[in-house]
Amino acid sequence: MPDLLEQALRRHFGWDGFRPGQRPVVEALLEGRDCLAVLPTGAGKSLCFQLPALVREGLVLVVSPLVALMQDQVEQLQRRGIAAACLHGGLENGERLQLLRRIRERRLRLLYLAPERLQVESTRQLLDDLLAEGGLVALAVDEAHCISAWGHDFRPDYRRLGQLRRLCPGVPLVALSATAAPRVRADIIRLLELRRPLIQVRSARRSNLHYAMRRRPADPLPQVLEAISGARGAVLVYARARRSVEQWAARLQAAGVDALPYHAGLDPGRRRQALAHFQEQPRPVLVATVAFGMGVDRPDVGLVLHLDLPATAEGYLQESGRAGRDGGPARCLVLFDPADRTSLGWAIRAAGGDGAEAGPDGERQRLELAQRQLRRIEAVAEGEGCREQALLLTVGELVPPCGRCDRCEERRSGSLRQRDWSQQAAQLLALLGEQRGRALRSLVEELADRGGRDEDRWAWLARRLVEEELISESDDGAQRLYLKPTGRQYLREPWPLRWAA
DNA sequence: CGGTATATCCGTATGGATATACCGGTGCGATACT
Repeated sequence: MPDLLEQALRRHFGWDGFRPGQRPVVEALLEGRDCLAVLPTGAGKSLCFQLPALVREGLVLVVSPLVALMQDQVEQLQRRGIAAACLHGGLENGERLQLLRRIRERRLRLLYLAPERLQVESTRQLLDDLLAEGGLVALAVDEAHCISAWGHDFRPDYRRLGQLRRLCPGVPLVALSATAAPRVRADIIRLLELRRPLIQVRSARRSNLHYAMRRRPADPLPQVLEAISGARGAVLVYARARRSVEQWAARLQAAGVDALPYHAGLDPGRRRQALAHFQEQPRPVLVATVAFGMGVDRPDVGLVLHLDLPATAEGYLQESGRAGRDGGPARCLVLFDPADRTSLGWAIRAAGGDGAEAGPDGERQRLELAQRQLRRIEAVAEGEGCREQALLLTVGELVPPCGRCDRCEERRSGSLRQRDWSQQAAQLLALLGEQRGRALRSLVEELADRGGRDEDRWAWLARRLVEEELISESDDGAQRLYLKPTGRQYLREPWPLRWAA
């Protein structure tokens, strides 16, 4: 079995071995077990569900959010000689019938479709037939964080994907995403009705990204131009509103920058053109709304610049994560203004009023969640600690300071005159994290919610760790903390964190 | 909330100030219509 997988990997994809995180998922699927895979960008997520289709010579059904994304993946697979197709509303009748015939004759390995397709009766029928013939190897939900992000109101059929599990009870189901906080992971597992899934989570750290967040001056054009001119390869500029996308694209063009706008209000022709421009030019700048990005895979993006504070840290990690996929150095810069909060807060309230589908309770919860997410990213922007550490904390990950971001640089150069509590705290927490304690995870959630000064946050954490008995105080009354040697890991050196009683 | 487009008034300048209304992100599929 092991050799068989690597052989297939080499034969179909030309890779010498699995990348971290892939193999357990592939094996679990082949054993018929559900999976949740949270693997960072570039880790080769798609392979996790593509390989089983080839090894078993059956069909894998892939739920994907965008038609363009499906077509992209299908094209890549076809270039490798793998029989893949997508089923969507844009197909001609003849094309559709031909596709259905290929499926019936078992000549297809991967079939991509949007979640909305599953509500169509003919698709249900197709699923039933496949199931009866035993030709279905696995089900995959790609970009599974959409369940959480879009399922509430924007694309409600994402919430109905749990039907997959009921329609195909014996077929393993895998959900994949690049960023999914514990809350999102729980959402995915619950809504997809995954049964005792294998959960494969790899760190979202990106050792080649340099994060920086700065107050936005009245007119940030000079800063924007400076950042763009210093960037290698392609540049992505995110703005919140379509209008501001248009304006910035025009301003940059006027300044001699090779910039194009991109948002969902453009006609399809101009959208395609902008995308091609971004993918083909040597140093293109794309000014875009959140419409742009998913599935776009240019490796040498040297700068991702945000002109407003992003609404959520998770969204920001998705967008900034498009930088430096080739592993080369890349910058992620946010220009923010405290006033961004008011307009964002308003937009959140308005969105809450729209989809009154889940009832007043669910709506209130959603509102609170959105506001909490806003507070979290504000804490990252206004905070004095490492950016990467603070960002990853919001997705439930504890890492030491990155040593590269603006805050880490300031601290090194001495311009930020503050004791770095977070360094020690993170080291300790990384050790604690190995124990995967539920108490610790909820502490981390709480920590991410706390704004205020770094020093206060970490002092709070230390106090709570003692209360939760995850660490204990020393006996000598020197206000030192020791990790309780109850788990596999423990800290031998004292952890000299002090706090006011 | 805050910005921006449109409307209104002013009272004789073909513009300029002020008031008011409106909008703000993401896409699938199906349907109606040209």
